[in-house]
Amino acid sequence: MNRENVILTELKGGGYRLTQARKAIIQVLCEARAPLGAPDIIVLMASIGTSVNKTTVYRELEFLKGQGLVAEVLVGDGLRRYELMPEGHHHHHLVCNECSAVECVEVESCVGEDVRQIDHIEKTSDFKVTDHSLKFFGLCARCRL
Amino acid sequence: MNRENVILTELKGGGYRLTQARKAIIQVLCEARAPLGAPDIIVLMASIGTSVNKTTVYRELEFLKGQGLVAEVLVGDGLRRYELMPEGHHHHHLVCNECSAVECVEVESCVGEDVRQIDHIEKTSDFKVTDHSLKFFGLCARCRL
DNA sequence: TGACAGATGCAACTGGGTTGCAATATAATT
DNA sequence: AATTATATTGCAACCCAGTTGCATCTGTCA
Repeated sequence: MNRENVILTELKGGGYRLTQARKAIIQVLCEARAPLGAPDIIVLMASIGTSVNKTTVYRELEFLKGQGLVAEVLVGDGLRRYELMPEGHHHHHLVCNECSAVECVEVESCVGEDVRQIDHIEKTSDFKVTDHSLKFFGLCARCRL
Repeated sequence: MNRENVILTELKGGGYRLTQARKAIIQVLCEARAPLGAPDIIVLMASIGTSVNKTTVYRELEFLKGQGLVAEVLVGDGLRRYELMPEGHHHHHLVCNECSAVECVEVESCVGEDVRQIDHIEKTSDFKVTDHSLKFFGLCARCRL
């Protein structure tokens, strides 16, 4: 069973309805190769035959995030992007300074996973670290041409 | 000579005017202990006796950023924050999930400075890395009470 | 003091995101 | 198939950070 059906089944089992909008937004997210913003999602949904109001998209994304099925990706340009919750692997993002395109990468050793350093930060800053975000900025292949 | 005067002198030398608004915004940034957003800056400027239009603040921040005197800090909540350009030391930020407060921290070894890993990323992703951003999310001291 | 160019204010606008409420559609039940 | 409960959706108005064009003002220097 593919990811899309796993998600739909999980939602149905949780007592949630499988509406047109929900199925379409999940399909769009499953087919995406990079995190998508709500405006992108609206266009993509329309392109596969399901036009929905933006409110619905925002609420659905919030819902899927709450269900732990989708992750919010904040790149800093003020647009909230979403991707399917990464399964197991810890990954980060590449953000193009020109076109804002976002790609995914995996990094060998990330400070965010170094218990000793996190511990040090928490002690010196009086801050409880629960998560981290590592992003690389630069130019994507297309914008470098 | 303190940082504030160094900046003012540098600007004057560059042929730029030392206006009330400019002096006040620089003062506010110099006195800040953490990155500030434009709305915060407007309030702080008013509190030291210089009320300015928001357009002025946005344009001034853009100007100071262009002069390399101020750095933009993107935390992901859609608000652009600004801090004096860090001198020499490479630092990162702690972002509170509750109140969005931002603090600064220094990290021992950051992937963003590991030439070997950057090289690896550029080769496997066909992306030219020019910068990076590492942020830790969690709860600040106040929100943990 | 006059004048130029840099700097500012105003007002209207953009766009992502939110909210309250009425209307609709899904899925279980009869 | 009709009924029903409520999860879900659409609409319209709204919020707020940030932007833009243009007229006006002001710091600086001659």
